[in-house]
Amino acid sequence: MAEKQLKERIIETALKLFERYGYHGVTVDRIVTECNASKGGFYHNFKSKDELLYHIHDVFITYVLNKAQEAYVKYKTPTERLCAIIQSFVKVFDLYKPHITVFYQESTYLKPEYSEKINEKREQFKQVIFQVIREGIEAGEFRSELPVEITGMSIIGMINWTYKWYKPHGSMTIEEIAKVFTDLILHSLLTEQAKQKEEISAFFLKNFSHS
Amino acid sequence: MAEKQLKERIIETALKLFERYGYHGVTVDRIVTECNASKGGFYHNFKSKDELLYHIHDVFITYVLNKAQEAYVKYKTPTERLCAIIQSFVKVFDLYKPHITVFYQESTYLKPEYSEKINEKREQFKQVIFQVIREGIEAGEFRSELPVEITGMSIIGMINWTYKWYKPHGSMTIEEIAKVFTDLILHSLLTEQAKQKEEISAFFLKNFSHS
DNA sequence: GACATCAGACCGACTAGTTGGTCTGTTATT
DNA sequence: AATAACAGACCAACTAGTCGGTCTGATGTC
Repeated sequence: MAEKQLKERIIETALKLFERYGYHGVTVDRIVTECNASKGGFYHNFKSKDELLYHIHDVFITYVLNKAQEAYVKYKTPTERLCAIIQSFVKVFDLYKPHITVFYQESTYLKPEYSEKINEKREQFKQVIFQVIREGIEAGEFRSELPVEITGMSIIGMINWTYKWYKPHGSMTIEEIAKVFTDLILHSLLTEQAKQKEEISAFFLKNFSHS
Repeated sequence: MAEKQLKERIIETALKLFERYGYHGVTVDRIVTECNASKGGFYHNFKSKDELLYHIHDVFITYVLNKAQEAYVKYKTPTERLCAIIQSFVKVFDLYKPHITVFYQESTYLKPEYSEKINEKREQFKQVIFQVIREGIEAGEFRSELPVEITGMSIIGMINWTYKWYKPHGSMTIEEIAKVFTDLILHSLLTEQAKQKEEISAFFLKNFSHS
């Protein structure tokens, strides 16, 4: 099939419009007009405008959560895990920028039934991060004076905020940005011993040096 | 005057409602009902619902920008300036949590005439931060390999994100949270020499140690 | 000090426009 | 022929904003 499916076209168009004008700044009429569809076509594919919003949320959070869990399983030390999660998380901005914008701007407007499901996955994602930090402290790789939750939310916030300013095709690639983030975060978490330790600093330098 | 002025009551009520239900989730009718006012009273005080939204934005960004500029003037070294800005910025969350939530959630819906004014101040605020980082690098206090803009946006993002999870009257005071942020940021910015240097590390320890 | 005048704060029924969602009909597909 | 995919006119509900009117208090005048 050469033509894209209607559902896909609707989602793409909605995403583009929501990102720019906000969920409430875009009417269903506008979405269907802009992708050469109709009200009927829209409501054949979605139960409601809310369901479309949910769908967008779900695609993104599901992806991010999976990536984080994969990274957790793939690596074994807290530092490596953290780096891998950061890297994959940041890279999502190239793939899902519009999703992310909608996710963080419009989640207020999700109907309770939907937001419950989304929040569950969101919570799981946070827990993966907290877990890594906790293990890092226990292993002596991360500074023990750091409170896990706040540190975790700092990292998440720092990365999430990217959606407010990141422009794909800008002067810096997403990989370069990811490196800066990793560098900043490792500098603030690692203990002096960990920075010295061979294997950790080797991993650190190999992947994230500026030289 | 024992009774609060209507305009103030409207703003407070709107803030509370917007924070919870979002700008589009709250009707003018609901605002006026909830604060025992009327449509007439509302439109006597505001040209439009949009103007109310603008007003909320402006109060917050004006305050934050002033605080940052004050901090810049008051201190002389980049490290001190940065710490002071972070501290005052984070503390705003106790004062203006609802404003901030509205600011970051609903700015999409500001009419162009309004958003232009807001963005100007927003840009100024960013520039203060960038400036401090730039000066810190030049002075040898901050690591020279850090790109100014990204580092600045990391700091801003990390702090801003607080609005998503901070609960006043929670288990940690805003001052404690501010200290953690400062600690994380200084660890990621300061050069090894700066960490050693007496006056800087003294300032660092005096204000932000965990002991 | 009593009264007329007036301005500004506030009220609330009403309107005009908008928007999500429905319903009936048409077209493609197997 | 039967079903799924889609079209588009239509509807009902909602909501920002309006407009004529009321109430209160200040000011000036005799």
